[in-house]
Formats: sequence, structure tokens, C-alpha cells
Amino acid sequence: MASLTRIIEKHIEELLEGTSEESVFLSRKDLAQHFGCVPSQINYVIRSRFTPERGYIVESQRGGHGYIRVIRLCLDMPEERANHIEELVGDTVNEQDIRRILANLQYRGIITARERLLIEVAARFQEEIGRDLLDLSPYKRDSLHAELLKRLLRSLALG
Amino acid sequence: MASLTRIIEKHIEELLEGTSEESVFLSRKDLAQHFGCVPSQINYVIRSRFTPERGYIVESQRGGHGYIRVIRLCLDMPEERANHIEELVGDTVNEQDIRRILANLQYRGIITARERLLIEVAARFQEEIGRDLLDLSPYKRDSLHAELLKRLLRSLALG
DNA sequence: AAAGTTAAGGTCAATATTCGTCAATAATGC
DNA sequence: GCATTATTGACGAATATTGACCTTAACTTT
Repeated sequence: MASLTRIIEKHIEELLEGTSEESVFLSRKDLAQHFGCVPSQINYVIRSRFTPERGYIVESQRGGHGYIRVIRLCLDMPEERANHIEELVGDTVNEQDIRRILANLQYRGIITARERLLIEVAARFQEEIGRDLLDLSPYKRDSLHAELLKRLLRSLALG
Repeated sequence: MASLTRIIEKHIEELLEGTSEESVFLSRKDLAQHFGCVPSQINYVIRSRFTPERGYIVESQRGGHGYIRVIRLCLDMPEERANHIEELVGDTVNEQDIRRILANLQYRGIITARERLLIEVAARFQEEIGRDLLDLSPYKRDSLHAELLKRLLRSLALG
């Protein structure tokens, strides 16, 4: 359970929590040195963990006095949240995408565990019906999934 | 009688009971090794036993330091409560029935307003698909409604 | 001011480590 | 016997780690 990536991720999260600013400035080289890894490992952590999907924006600059800046987005307004959901879901999602999106939303405190469970059950039921009873194509099923997911999440975001 | 699947199921349940956390992290490879089976057997146990319908959520990650995380949302539902759901919902329900049932559950504090909203939205979406896209008979639609509602409520383990 | 030097960060591909899926078969329960 | 459930294994997909090589910006020297 001791994954370097997760350790570094945690570290950056703590830096963000420990500041009143909306962002932190990191030094790739120093971080890598501190955790005893190659610098590109930091890029990997950033790319895989601090994504817009998870509510972060990242800026950086090369050269002397270079830095990596991680900015925490806050989506307070319902309108923003709704738009974010549209992007997150897109036009088609498979069951794996759904699980990933829901885990992320719960992690960010946007939905509760029970709400997540309800959404999963609804999606599974729809998948089952679409596959076994109606013999829909996988593509059709995925686009129905996307539509269902967007409606469910929108109803929460706006409410 | 002591099928491998049941033994592994039991093992995971015991892990869940033996922790104060709401979830356990499993290693598919180690588990398989421990029980002397192929790794995909673990997937079978998870898929057939630890479903959202039974109140579990499962997350997993591949690759280095990968894991399977089983989250338990609720305690086992007593038999009588399950029966109560069956009675409450029956074999067919129309949208009006659904609204009535949900209003009642919310009034009794068994579900939140947001959960109610999710269930209603899911039911409406299903109705819409069944009617407009698939041209199902009203009876068929109502029995699908009943099935969906029962699954959703059962997953929340309410009575 | 231009050119060179130094000090950042970025990209990409190779490799290793897990887990997931699917379909064939076997076993079990009715 | 037939239908459902369980077991297995081959193959595929995702994630993590590392290192070689590239790009950019500031500083230094001429």
C-alpha cells in the first residue's frame, strides 16, 4: 500500500490544505530529491492525480526559477457544477467510467456513499435490461448510460 | 458444500467485520495465492457477491500497488425488512405509486430528499426510454418500474 | 546586446506489476 | 436432464517507475 505516487499525491494535498492560498508552488527537482525518485515521477503524479476532472488546474514554467503550480478549483456555483458534470460524463460512458466518476465525486464530497450506491444500482439495472431484455448494442447502451448519469447528477447539482 | 467461492466470500466478510474501517483493501494476486486458485476467481466472487444491490461498492486499481477495495455501506438487512419492500412495491407500480412510496419514505426519514430525487429521476428516465424508444406496453413498463424500485430500495437496506 | 551557460521543467518509450474480461468447461442443484 | 453457478486460463488493459533526451527561461560573459 506504500506507493510512491500515492505518497507524493498525499504530500501535495497536504500542502494545499495547509495553506490559505488557492494554490501551491512546487519545485520538481526538490520534490524528487526529497522522495528519492526521478523528476519525471513528479510529472506522473501531477498528470494522473491533479487533473481538471478532479478539480485541479496546473501551471508550470521551465528554466531558472522554474516551478509547478497546482491550483485547487472550487466549483461553488450550481451552474459551474452542472457544466462540469457535462464535461465529466460526455456522450458515452461504460460501467467502468461510471464507477470512476462516482468514486471521484464521492471523494470530492459532491455525493454521499448512499447516493453513489443508488446511481450504481440504477446504471446496472439499465445495463441489464438493455443487454438481456432489449438486446441493444454496446454503443447504444453506453450512450443511454451517459444520458442517465447526466440526468441523475444534474438533478443533484441543481438541487 | 464448501465451495471455494463461498469460502472466499466468507473470508472477505470476516475481514470487513474485523476492521473498524468501512472498507478493506484486497490484493487479488495474494488472495488467489492464499486460496490456491486463479486470480480471476476473485473477480467472480466480487462480481457475484459484493454487488451494489447487496450494499457494497467496489473500487479497484490495476498496475503497480494495485488493489481491490470492498466498501460496505450497510449492515445486513433483516429478512423482514426485505419482505416489507416486496410488499410495499409489489409487482407493478406506476409513476404515481412511486411518488407516493417515496414521499412516505422521506417523511419517515428513511431516505433523504436527494435520494428521493435520484430515485424519481431514474424511474422517469426508464419510463421515457421504455415508452418512446422501445415502445414497451404500459404493463411491461410498470413491472420494470417495480423491479428498479425494489432494487434501489433494497440496496439502501431500508424497510 | 548577443551568445553562451546553467538551471529548471517536459516528453516519451521501455519495463514491470497488477487487475479485468471473456469464453470454455466443470460441477451443482432442481 | 437442464439450468444455473463455479472454476480455469489465455489474453488484454491500466498503472507505476525509470531514464534518456528535449525545451525553455534566467543568468553571465563578452
